[in-house]
Amino acid sequence: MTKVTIKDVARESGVSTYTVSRALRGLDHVSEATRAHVIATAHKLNYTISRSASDLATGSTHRIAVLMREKISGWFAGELLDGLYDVLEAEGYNLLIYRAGDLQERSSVFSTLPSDHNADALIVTGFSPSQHEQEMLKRLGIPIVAVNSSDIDSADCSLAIDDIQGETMAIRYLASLGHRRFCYLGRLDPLPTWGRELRLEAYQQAMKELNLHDCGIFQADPNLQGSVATAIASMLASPVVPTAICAWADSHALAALSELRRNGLRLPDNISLIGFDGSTVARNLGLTTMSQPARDMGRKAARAALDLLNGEPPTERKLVIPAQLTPGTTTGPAPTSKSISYAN
Amino acid sequence: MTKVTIKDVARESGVSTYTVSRALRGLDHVSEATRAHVIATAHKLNYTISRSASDLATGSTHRIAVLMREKISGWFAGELLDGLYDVLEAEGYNLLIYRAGDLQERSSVFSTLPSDHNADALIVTGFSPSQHEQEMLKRLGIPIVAVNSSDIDSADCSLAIDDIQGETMAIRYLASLGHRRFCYLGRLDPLPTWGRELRLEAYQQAMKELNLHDCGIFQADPNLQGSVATAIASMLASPVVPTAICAWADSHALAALSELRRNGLRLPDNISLIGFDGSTVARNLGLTTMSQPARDMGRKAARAALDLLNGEPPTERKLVIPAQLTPGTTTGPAPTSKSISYAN
DNA sequence: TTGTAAGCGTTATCAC
DNA sequence: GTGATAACGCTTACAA
Repeated sequence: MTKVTIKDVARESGVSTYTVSRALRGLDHVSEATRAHVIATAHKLNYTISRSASDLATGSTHRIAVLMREKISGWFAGELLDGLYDVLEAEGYNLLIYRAGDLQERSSVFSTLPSDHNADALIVTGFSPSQHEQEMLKRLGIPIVAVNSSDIDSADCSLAIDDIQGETMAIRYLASLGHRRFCYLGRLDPLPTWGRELRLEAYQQAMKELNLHDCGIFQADPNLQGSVATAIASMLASPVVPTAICAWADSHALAALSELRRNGLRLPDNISLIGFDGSTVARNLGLTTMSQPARDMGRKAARAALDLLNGEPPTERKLVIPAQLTPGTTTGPAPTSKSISYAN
Repeated sequence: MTKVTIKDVARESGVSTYTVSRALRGLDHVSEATRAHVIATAHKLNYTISRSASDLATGSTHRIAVLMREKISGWFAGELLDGLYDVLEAEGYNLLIYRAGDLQERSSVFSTLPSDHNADALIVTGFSPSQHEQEMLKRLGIPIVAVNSSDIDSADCSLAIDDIQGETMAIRYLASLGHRRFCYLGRLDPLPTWGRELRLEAYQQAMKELNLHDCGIFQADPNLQGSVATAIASMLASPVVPTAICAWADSHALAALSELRRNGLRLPDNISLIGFDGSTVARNLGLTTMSQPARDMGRKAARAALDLLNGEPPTERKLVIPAQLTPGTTTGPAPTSKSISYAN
């Protein structure tokens, strides 16, 4: 089964390669009769275009790369990919995946990316490249769109959930329900180089501004056995036990939820819990959370990338999207001092 | 910033393109002195290889495509992608994503796939291509690896979780806990053309063989508002109320879990629930489930694809992987007739 | 060890 | 409306 090329189709249908090319791509300057004939013979010969050759000739790869932090799996990443695909597919672009899993993979991906000239645009998501990494990105010479990546100057366009507004809103909501003692369940990172923890910063800021009591910052990784259990235990052992827990993400919140119940606490009677993401599971389980429109963000990011490719300036160079409060059954009025056995 | 090519590097470093090519790719027949020199000038000129040109010349794209059913998001898909990436990245291959979202997207992807000659191998996951679609896959002329796709003959290699063993084991486990009345919470599909529901078939088979009572098959889609609630309500309204629920996947099980609690049922005291997948959330929430090693399956699939590309026959043409029972807190001894208020 | 030149399969620029 | 023919940037026999 030797490769059938455009020449074969040209010879077989008695026209030139030029005509075949234009006929097959539906361009003008081809009579309908020849077009039909060409299409027929192409089909007969089971001809398929060679993307490599076409790419080389046009200079465009019709591919857009996404570079993700940590994992490809996870609610946000998945939804983002679906959103990207939604618009890229329709425009004839393919989705290429890169991952900066850990520090090693991260340095490796940044060094191969340039020598891998492989996509027309790059979408970076979930972390902030270092100064050095931003240099490398710029060297790529392709449009760069940042999604949920704080402080990224090298991006031609950035798009992010409003972590500060979201976290502040979560706390305001809980405060209005009477909560005064809070704690934060954050992510456990190998190194702080992945970016600023805006949600945590907003949490701390809100504690001050609203004159609330911060019972502590606890860190955990739901993928690590026992990690959340440890965090919850420390939380319950603190001198002042919180009546409300703000989790960095739904994944953390859900693990905490189970752990709290295991400790005999009932939600929201004894304690309130709020997540961040608005993932499907969270919604199904009734977790109160700050939702981000991940799939839609993917669509927007893809459009921005395409705009940049077409030389059009993106509609907005820096888009900040508000998080939405999605009430569930894990938040409620703060317990009175005697209704919670641990506090006094 | 005009494109810098291999010729520029050759001219600048005073050697031929041949030497540049070999030097940069670390091949033999280049003196270390020239190599160093070439590498230096390449770096100085900020030269990056053109993948399109290289692909065209070599005939290999160094890209492997994954075709997923329905969504890119979701636990299994995400873990699979991570697993694929784990091995492909190390071998210098890129991951390309395709999606057969709904029937329309599915027909579109199958028709563009061939005219899109774009990857060296294809991994199909989550559904069974129709006869016609299998023809198209074969026409691609590239190795095909099937993951969790029942009855796919066109695949050169297939890899799947043992749905039958898994579901049977789940039921045996529950039966040994004293459960006699079961029901199944399955997925709601637009059309049955996505493939056989092996888990459901195994469920029905087990009901017969173990002489258990099937209280009914209920279908739901956790992404649809109220869908699971409706299913659970019907379930509770059935003439004979089950004491054990087998869910098609963890996502279904978790939604059901919340819904059961909302209806005042306590697990496992009043009713038992088992999922399928072994997703992170499920583990964190203590859901009893049948786990599949999704990430590892991704790695295996990638290896199989690479083996096929290298002309080696895959280690196993048809690999069936057993699901593992992961006990949680949602299953327990069957309630005695008086402990469950609905049954009698 | 290194250079020359012929592909690889398209697309694009001319002519006609 | 259609046909030669020259890019596109790399790899790789074949020579030197």
